[in-house]
Amino acid sequence: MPGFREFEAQELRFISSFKTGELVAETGTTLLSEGSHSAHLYTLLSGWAFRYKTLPDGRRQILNYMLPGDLVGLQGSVIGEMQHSVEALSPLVLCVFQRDRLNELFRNHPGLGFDITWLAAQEERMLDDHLLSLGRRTAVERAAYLIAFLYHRAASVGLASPRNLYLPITQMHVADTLGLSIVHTNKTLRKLAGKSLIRWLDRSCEVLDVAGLMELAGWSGPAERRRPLI
Amino acid sequence: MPGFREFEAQELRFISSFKTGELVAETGTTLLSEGSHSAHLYTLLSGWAFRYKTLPDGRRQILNYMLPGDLVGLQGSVIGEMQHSVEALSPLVLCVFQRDRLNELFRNHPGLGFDITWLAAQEERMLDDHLLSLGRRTAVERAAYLIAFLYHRAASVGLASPRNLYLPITQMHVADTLGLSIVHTNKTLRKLAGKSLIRWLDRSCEVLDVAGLMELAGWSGPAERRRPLI
DNA sequence: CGTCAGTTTGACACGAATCAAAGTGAGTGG
DNA sequence: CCACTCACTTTGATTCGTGTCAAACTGACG
Repeated sequence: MPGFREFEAQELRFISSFKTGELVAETGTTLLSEGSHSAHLYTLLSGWAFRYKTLPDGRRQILNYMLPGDLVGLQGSVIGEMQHSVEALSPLVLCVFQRDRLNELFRNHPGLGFDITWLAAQEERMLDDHLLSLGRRTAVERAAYLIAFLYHRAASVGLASPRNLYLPITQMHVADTLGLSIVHTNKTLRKLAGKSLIRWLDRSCEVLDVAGLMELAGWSGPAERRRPLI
Repeated sequence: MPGFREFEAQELRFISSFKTGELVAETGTTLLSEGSHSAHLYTLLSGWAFRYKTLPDGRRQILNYMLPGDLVGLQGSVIGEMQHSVEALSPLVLCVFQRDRLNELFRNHPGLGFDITWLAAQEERMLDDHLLSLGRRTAVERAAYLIAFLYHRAASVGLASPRNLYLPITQMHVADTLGLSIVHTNKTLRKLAGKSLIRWLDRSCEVLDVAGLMELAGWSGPAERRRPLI
C-alpha cells in the first residue's frame, strides 16, 4: 500500500523534529496501563503490540493491534487518564514524545496535526470493523476476519509476504480479541485449518488463503489508505 | 459536565467561521451511507443519531450514538469513502462543512484542529468501551452498560434530568447495539426492569438507578471530559 | 527428567438464537 | 366512531452455539 509509505515519510519528519527519546521494550512489557497518567506519547517504530481493557473481575478484551507507524497513547495524551493498557507482543522500538508538546505540534505543523487526526480516524475505522465483528459475526467468521485483518495490516507495513504471516500471538490473544473462550477459539481455528484457510503453528499463524478468509467473513478489506493531499 | 460546555463554545466559533450551510433532517433519515463519497462533514446541533455498519447478508451493528456537539462523517471526510451509515433517531439540525476546507481549518485554526483530534480521541474511547462490552460482558451486563452509557452522554449535553431519560430508540436499536437478537434483548431488558433499574416505555426508557446499572455492568463511567488547555 | 505455557480433545451445561404466536397502542381509512 | 393495519413489545417452546470442566498432549527450557 503506497499510501502508507508516503505517510511514513511524513511521520519521520515528525519524529525528527519532536522526539524526546527512544525506547526499547521487550516482549510482554506493559507500556501503559489503565488508570495511569502518562506524560508520554509514543510512535511505534518496529514490533507488534496490542491495546486491551479489562473488567473489574479480570475478563480481558483486546481492542486492537499496533504496528510500526501507529501512535501509542494518543487517547491518554489528549484526554488525560489512560483508559486502556498497552502490551508488547514482540520486542519494540518506540519513539517518545512529551505529551504537552502536542499542542505545539498542532500550532507549528498543522499538516502533521492533520496527519494525527487522519491516524485517529483510521483507528476509528478499524474499531468500527471490530465492533461489527464482535456484535454480528459468528465465531468462525470472527476468526476469519481477524486473521485477514491482521494479514492486511502486516502487509501494509511490509511485514507479510503474500502467503506467509508470522503473527507473534497465542490462541489466548485470539480468544481475548474475538470475545470467545480459549477452548472454543481453538476449535474455531481448527475449523479454519480444516478448510485449508490457515495453518496454526506454535505461537504463530500461516495464512494460506486470504481471499477465502475474507469471503467467509464477508469482509471486503480495509478502505483505501491513501492520505488526502494537504 | 462543564468541560463539554466549554468545548461547545469553541465549537460555535468553529461553526460560525467555517460553516457552509445548515441542514434539518427528519427521524429515520439516512444522512450518510456506507460506500458513498460525501463532500460534507457535519456537526450535530440538536437531536439524536446513530452510526451503523452491515454485513453483506444484512446483519446490522450499531457502532455508536451521536448527540449535539458530535462530528458526523469525520472519518469519511478524512479517509475518503464512508465506511458506515448514519441515521437520524429524532429530528436533527446539522451544520454543514465542506470536506476540503478541513485542511484550511488545520492551517488557520490549529486550536480547532486540536479540538477535532480531541473529539476523535473521545470517540475512540467510547468505541473501546463498546468493544469491551460486546466481547466480554453478558447480555444483562451489556444492556446495563448501554443504558448507563447513554444516560451519561445525554446528561453531558443536558438532555437528561437526573432520573429521567427519554431515549428515542426501540428495542431493535438496543438489539443491534448489543449484538443480540430482538427476542433476547426484550427478555434482557425485562430483567433490568425486574430489578427496578429501568422502566421501558414505548420507544423510550426511564432510568431508575444509574449507579445500579453501572455496578451491574462493572463500568465506572466515562473518563473526565475536561479538555486540555491549548 | 520435570516443569510450564500453550494447544488439543471430549462431555456436558448454559445462554442466546430461533420459531411461533399473541398482546399493545398509535395511526388510518371507512 | 369503529375496524383495521402496522410497528413494536411480550411470552413460551425448542434448538444451537459457545462456555465450562476435565484431562491429555506437545515442545521449550532448566
